Amino acid sequence: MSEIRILLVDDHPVVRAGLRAMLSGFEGFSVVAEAPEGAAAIREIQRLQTLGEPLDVVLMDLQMGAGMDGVTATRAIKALSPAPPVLILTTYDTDADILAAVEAGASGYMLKDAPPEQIRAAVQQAAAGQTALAPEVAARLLGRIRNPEPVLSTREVQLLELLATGMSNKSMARQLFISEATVKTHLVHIYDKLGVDNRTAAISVAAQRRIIRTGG
Amino acid sequence: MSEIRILLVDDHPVVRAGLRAMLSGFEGFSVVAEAPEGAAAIREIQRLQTLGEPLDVVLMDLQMGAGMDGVTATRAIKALSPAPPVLILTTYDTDADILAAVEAGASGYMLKDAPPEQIRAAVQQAAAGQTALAPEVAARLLGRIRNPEPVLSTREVQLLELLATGMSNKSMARQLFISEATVKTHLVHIYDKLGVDNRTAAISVAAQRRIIRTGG
DNA sequence: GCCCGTATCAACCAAACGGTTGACTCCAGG
DNA sequence: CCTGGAGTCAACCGTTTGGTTGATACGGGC
Repeated sequence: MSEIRILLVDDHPVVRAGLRAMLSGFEGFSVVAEAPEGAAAIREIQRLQTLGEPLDVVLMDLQMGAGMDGVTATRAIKALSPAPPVLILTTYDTDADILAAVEAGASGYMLKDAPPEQIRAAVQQAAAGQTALAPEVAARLLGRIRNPEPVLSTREVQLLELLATGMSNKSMARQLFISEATVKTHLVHIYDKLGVDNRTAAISVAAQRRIIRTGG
Repeated sequence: MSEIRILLVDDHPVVRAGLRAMLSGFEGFSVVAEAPEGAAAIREIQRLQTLGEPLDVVLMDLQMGAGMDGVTATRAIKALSPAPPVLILTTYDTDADILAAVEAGASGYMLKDAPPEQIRAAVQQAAAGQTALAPEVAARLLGRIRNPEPVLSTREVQLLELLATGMSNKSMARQLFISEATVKTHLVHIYDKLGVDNRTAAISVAAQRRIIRTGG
């Protein structure tokens, strides 16, 4: 069996070095290119294709400090022809991240704190055209199918976003051209679905589940 | 000059491998031990000391998946005798994280996405007993001095962090062993300094200014 | 020694929020 | 056609929060 040729995409030099060291230590693995963010990754893929050099799998981080993020990059890569398999390797395993990655065409989702052997197996599977989910991720997806978490409506997410900017009920009512009563109704539904009982906790939970994004 | 002997503390095998590879590539650097979290780190230090093997610097992550977190570990390490310098190497550069680390006795604060050369220099400085701040961190602190933005006290930042988890005044009072009256006083000061007039807005502004970290 | 910032607490009142009940419309799906 | 979810609104009431005033205590700095 021939060598598995890998492109690393991660904005942290330390992580790239770690993956390079770890993968190079495995028999039959070879890191042939690296990129700090999505746009550079696409350039690397095209460069390799132009040179006729094969590429078997892209190892992609989701969170990039600057430049094109991992989900966008994955979508762009899957639009190429031929499109190499993209294996997501990231720090967080939130529903939103996982679903976005799968929707973008990723063929696997691994966590950075996984033991080396798990990462090795996932890369091998991805290179072979199979899907590879981290055990934690697989368990979460199965649990979600069995026990679907309540989904916020678009209006509720909208409220939540305004809420996170620190607006009062009155302000949100004005902003959305609805009455304070309606705002309160929505809030009650939101608290209900998130399992909390006040606005501050709602923002906390929503941020943790990455339903909304807070901060810079 | 003799070799700089390093202990790595990080819960991600990938990151440890990266740091090991990166540091081993530099002349005069040697990773002599590793630990996935704080308690194991302290055991490693004591083991080295028992064997009479020197240790010049501890490279410490702040966020650990399980076990003793980085701030607690740093505090514990600085209570040892002799206490090796602790250089924080983490992903986030929020005020809360930085202040907690410095307060715990860290002699430096670097970011994981820093270029290798910067990390090399910081480790060297820390090993030499000097302090080493990442340029981004240093710039933030300097900018704060030039721009006399109201500075939150440590107690106020502490409160803000609890606030961001969705706790009520009563809960925060219990948590911090103070009265609700004191909590309210602190909150008023916080609102004042952040230019807001309620808790939700305070969290929003604090997250944007990276005074605290929300989510994940 | 005095001042100022930090931290602590109490009492009070007004305003905002949280929770409930009930009701109306619209629209998609069985 | 009827049911159910989403979205809208009103009225009520108890609790929490926000704002103020005033007070004590401790430390560092001029």
